[in-house]
Formats: sequence, structure tokens, C-alpha cells
Amino acid sequence: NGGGGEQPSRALAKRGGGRKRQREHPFIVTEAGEVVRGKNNGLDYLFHLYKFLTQVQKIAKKRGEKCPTKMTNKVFRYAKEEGANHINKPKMRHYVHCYALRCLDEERSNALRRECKLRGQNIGAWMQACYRSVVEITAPRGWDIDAIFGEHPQLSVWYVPTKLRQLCHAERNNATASSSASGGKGTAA
Amino acid sequence: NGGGGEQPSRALAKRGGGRKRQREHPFIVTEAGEVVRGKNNGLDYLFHLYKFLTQVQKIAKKRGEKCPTKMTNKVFRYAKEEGANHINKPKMRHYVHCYALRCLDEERSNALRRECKLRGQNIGAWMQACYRSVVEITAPRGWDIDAIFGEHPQLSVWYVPTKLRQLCHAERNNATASSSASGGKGTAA
DNA sequence: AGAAGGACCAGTGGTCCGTA
DNA sequence: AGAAGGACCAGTGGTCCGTA
Repeated sequence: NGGGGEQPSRALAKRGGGRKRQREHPFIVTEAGEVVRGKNNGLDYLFHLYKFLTQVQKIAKKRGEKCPTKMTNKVFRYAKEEGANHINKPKMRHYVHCYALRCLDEERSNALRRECKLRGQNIGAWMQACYRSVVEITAPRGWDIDAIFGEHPQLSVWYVPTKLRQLCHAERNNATASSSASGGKGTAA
Repeated sequence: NGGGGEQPSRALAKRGGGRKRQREHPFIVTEAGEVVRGKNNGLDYLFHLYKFLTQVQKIAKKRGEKCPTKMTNKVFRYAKEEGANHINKPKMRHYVHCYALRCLDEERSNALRRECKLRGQNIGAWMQACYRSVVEITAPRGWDIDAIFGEHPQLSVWYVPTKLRQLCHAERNNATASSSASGGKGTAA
């Protein structure tokens, strides 16, 4: 379980009070399997979305309509229609690379969460650390993040986050520059 | 081969005359390999676009930018910038299913062109006939046109034409209905 | 009439920034 | 301050319809 416990928050449930819809509680850094206020945390939400995509695909196929292969606006809309009010596009996109780390190397993902929690770091710091870990993982494959996303079933349905792609690209350029500077056989400048 | 001869029309070339840009000559039905006014015909244009896509992909990859896998607006724009004034999106999309027939069964495509030409049919009639042929080809695969496009390298870069998908869907429904009506083992109604 | 293609439009991918 | 998410925007997929 990717970042916490069981069910979506119901902070928004009792509308009888006439109050505005409450925001979800902010995510916090947790260890694997740890429950937070009896609800899920970030990574679980991303896994949930995979199921919503599958539903949307099944419906489209049955109707003979164009069938989405990615996490499109249509899928987010469907999730919301199905009552998943805790899911929204900007938030989910914000954490996709954390989900990627978890998909690509679960042990490493768990270790990083434990470490960040011990240090008392906030979600933002953990999220930043996830970028570094994913970039390292892509190194043996020439930092080809598109290929790595594409080959993993759970990951291939997500658009590669812009920032992650930029980081991988920068790292590849660094490596090429230094290997050619040191007389290596990298691509010429 | 794909529908005519050698080079794009130069009807638009001499702008010295101060005239407006001329339209391309309308496509006409040709046999495989037949030259028309010393220029290409429809199917060749589609094959050309594959090369433009490859270029766009190479540039995007080098820059570490998002890399298109399909024939997007970006590719059409690139083709135009490279001077391919004879290519435009609505025209090319109009003939994608004809290109598909050619990719999937070249002999059959050639035979159909010969037949339509003999009958003196116009481009529109040939185009309609192409729909029927492609739908027939998809039958053994359960009319799954998306799968068939996806598996063919040349074809997978094109969005499945809406009308073609609808025709395949209708045909599948027909088959299901009649097989269940006749006591076959199709999906129940 | 038959066909080429400029130009439009609804809904997308992407994410900023006013909000709590 | 740190984070959730409504709402916006440039550029897309799709194709109509005024044009030649």
C-alpha cells in the first residue's frame, strides 16, 4: 500500500451543515503500510486511478469509441463522477514521479520514505528526493525516461512529468560532456 | 508506386506572376506505379509523412522534449515548414484508410485501384470502396481496427479514422446479433 | 459535379496561483 | 510556511464548409 491506510477522507461528507466542501488533508510522509487518520495517502490514489482508466477503456471499447491509453482528462472526469472527490489532476500529476519510483523499485521507495520520515521532512522534501532517486534509476538506460515509463504497464499510462524529463535530459548531457572532456567515447560536442 | 509518379506539383512555384497560390491538382485513380502529370498522387503523400515524423522525433529526442508517436499537428506544421506545401491535414486524414489498405494488403490495394480505374470511377468512389475492403480485412480479427493499426509500424502512427472505426463497430454488432439470432455462441443481447 | 484545404471549435495537456 | 485544487490557456484532434 502506497502511502497509508484504507479509505478516502470523508471530511467533505456532511453537507447538512451548509459548510463549503472541505479540502483533503495534506499528504504526509509515511512508511509503507502506515495508516494516516484512517485514510489513504498520495501513492494509493495513483494506484486507484489505474482502475478508473480500465473502466473507461472497457466502456469505450464496448461502444466502439476511441479508447484512451493514457490518464486523460476523461479519466479524471470519470473518477470524479464515480464519487472520487479526493482525486484531481493537478495533485495527481504533482506526485506521478513518486509513484514511478514505487513502481520501478519498491524497496528503494520504502527506504526513502522511512528515511524522510525519520528526518521529519515534509511532503515537498520527500517529493524532491523522489526526483533524484528516479533519475539515478534511469542512468543505466541512458536516462531514457520515456522508454522506462513505456515498458512498465502501470507507468506507461501516465504522461512523463515535464520536470522529470528535463532532469533526465540534463543528467545525460552532463554525462556526455564529462565523458568527452575526459577523453571518453561519448558523442562529440 | 503508391498512387502515381515522381515529385510534388509545382503549380504553386512561379509566384512572380503575382497570382494567388494554386491548389494542388485533384487526385485521380491510378494503377500502382502509374505517373500522373509527372507528380505524385495521394498514397505517396502519406508515405512521405512518415519520414517527416521520424525527423520530428529525432529532433525532439535530441532536445529532451516530449516525443510524438503519432501524426500530430506538429508534424504537419514541420512538413509545411520544410516546403511540403502539397501536404495538409484534412486532405491526408481523408485518405488514411486508403493508405491502410495499401499497408495491410498491397496486392488487394493494387487490384482495387485497377478495377476502379477500369470502371472510370472518381476518387470519391475509390475511397468509399477502400472502406469496405479494410473492414473486410479486419473481420478475422473481430473487427478490432485499433489492434490492427497498432500492430503495423507504418499505420500505428496514424489516428484511426473515425468513420472507419464506426464501420468496424457496426459490422461487429451485426455479426454478434445475427450469430445470436441464429443460435450461435455470440455474446448474448 | 467533385475535390482541396483554410479555418474554426470543443475539449486536451499542462500547471499557475488565489485559497485555506 | 506548505500544500490542495479551481480555473485558466496555448496549442490539439477533428472536420466543416466556403472556395476554386
